[in-house]
Amino acid sequence: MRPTVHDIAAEAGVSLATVDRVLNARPGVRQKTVDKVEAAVHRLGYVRDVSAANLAKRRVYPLVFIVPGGPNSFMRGLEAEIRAAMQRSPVERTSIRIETVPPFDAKAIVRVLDSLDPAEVTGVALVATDTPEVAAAVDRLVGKGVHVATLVSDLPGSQRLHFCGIDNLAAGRTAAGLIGRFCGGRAGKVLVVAGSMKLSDHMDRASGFAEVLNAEFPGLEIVGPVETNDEADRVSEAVTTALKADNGIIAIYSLGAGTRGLIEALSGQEQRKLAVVAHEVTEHSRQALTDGLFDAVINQDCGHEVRSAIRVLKARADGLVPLSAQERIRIDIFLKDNLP
Amino acid sequence: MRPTVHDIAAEAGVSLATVDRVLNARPGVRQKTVDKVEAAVHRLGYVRDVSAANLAKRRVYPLVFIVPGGPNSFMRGLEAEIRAAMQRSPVERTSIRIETVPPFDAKAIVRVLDSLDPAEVTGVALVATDTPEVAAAVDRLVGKGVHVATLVSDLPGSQRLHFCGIDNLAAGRTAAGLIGRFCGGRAGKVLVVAGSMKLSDHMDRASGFAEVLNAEFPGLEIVGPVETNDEADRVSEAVTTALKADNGIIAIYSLGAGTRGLIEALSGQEQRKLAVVAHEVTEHSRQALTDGLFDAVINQDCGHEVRSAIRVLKARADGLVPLSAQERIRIDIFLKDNLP
DNA sequence: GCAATTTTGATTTACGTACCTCAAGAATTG
DNA sequence: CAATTCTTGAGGTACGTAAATCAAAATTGC
Repeated sequence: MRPTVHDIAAEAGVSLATVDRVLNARPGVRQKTVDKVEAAVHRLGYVRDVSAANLAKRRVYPLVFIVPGGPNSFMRGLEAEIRAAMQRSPVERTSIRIETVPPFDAKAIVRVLDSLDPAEVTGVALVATDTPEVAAAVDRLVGKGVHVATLVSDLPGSQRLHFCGIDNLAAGRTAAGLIGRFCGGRAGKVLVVAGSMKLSDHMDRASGFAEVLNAEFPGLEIVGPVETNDEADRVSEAVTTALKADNGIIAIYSLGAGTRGLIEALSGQEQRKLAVVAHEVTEHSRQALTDGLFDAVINQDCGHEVRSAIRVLKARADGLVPLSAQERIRIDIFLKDNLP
Repeated sequence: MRPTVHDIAAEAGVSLATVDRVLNARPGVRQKTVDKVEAAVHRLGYVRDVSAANLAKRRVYPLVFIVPGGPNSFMRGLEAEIRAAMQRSPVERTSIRIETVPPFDAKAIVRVLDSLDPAEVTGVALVATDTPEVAAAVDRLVGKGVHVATLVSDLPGSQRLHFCGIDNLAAGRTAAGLIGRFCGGRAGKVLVVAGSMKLSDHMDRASGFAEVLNAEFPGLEIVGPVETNDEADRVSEAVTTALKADNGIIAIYSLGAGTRGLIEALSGQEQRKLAVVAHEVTEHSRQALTDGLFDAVINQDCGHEVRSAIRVLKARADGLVPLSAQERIRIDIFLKDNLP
């Protein structure tokens, strides 16, 4: 049977009230007594029963998620995962609100951040556009005592307490490792298609990709990155144009969204066998893998990211430090054969 | 505020005691009243507060894990994850015992299974050797009312309620997809190294691999599978011999354990650039990836598997059906660039 | 319509923790 | 030394549910 506060009181030779004061850091206990209690806690290996404590405290964690709207499949999947977490709210004692903002609209994010009342919100998770204004707004919010975590795309200059997403530099390196191996020693060019170099995740992927490709696969040369603002039409056009213009392209790395456009461009031309790596498993990329249009898709599990964000924000609200190692999000690689 | 049993009682116009009888399926309530209460539950969207309920019930779930001993790094990692789960026991209300048996020893597994007292154990998770005796012992235990889940390697013919592991057929297919692409159109032979064809996971991987390689990469031909009983020395010898005997080998798929032996064999010969895919991230395979000896490692997250096993066994003990979709373990692919 | 039986209500205790009050004891100050 | 402050003890209530008891009411069978 695990020890309770009563056991601690008996072991330490003090009253229940004193144990309670020590465990909850309430004032009015001499240091000597604090030590006695802590020694007893340690001796008996006492751990607070969190569910009983939460029950007694009637604790709820009001959280806000800020996500970009628009047709981006990945973001819609992310929102779906947040809604799934809302379903679990009663069990997890959370109270979650979603704020949708136009994509790439830093001002809208700032507006939402500034509108939050620290008395009503303990934590915020946001998909950040990496601009100084957003970072400043995050810092203002953190200054008011609200805990902030970034989701998917980080805000490196800010006071955010945690980034719930993948190491995008490593993701870019991974893409290079795949494409390099898929090309199996052949020389040629690799077209890189990005959404926006103003997103820190896209920047990082491009850097990581270039780094490994240059270092380990000297026969391969990068064309781009072409910026498309994550719009399918522009992706389609950019890819079609590049393939027409340059016969040396033997592979494509699409590191942003607008995957529908990439699929369109690839379907429209059958002559060349290209090695293609894209990001994020969505309904479209899944189909492209199955059809053999894509060779691999690099993915971040947004369900994990959402759950991790909630854990981190809750932990911080309780004054605990989240174990970063445990909250690391993996870089998934999917071929058509290991699709979940 | 979420509704409580008191709210249900008021809404249904019955007493608290009656609500309790209905919610906990106690006898002595007319069907008409049951319906009234259930209607109220539905109207108010009541969900039982599990932590309060567990607190009141003082429920604990005694579980037993049966794992093979020996030096196999993957199994030792698995055991470490079980021990990590034991650390969380107080929070999760589990009481976990580990039983170690000699590897590949079906009789030892049977002995342990038959020794379990159904009064003292609600659930068992085991790494199964796929023999009729083990399946029969599992069925005996299930007959006694103990819930059994298989871990890592399945027992297809048995009454086990769930398999906590990856789809090994798909894992084999994935390996073929990788190796096929890594060979980039070149023709040649692929050496397949297995532990034992008596393990259902090894069998499945070999089948899946052959299936995809034959269908999608006609230039590649399989040599093997060579059986090594997962012993490093035998792996090393088998690989060295095969490479010496056959100059056409351009890739290796090691689908079992004994990875140390594979590394040894590969280090010993520098002349050829082989595409190498192995299974399970361990200290050794991690190093081999970093050193460029391995191109990719296919992994199953044994932490996930252990946690999933616990969730499934607990859920079943409470009479719930585990959501299979949610408990699916992913097939991870790691290059040196996305190692966790 | 009466007794026997079933169903329901009212009430209590418990789980482990949080948090509150009140009083008594100990230590410190001047 | 008394007066004051600080520290501790004792006890209670609450959180939402489980589980029990006993009495009262409703229903059933004859």
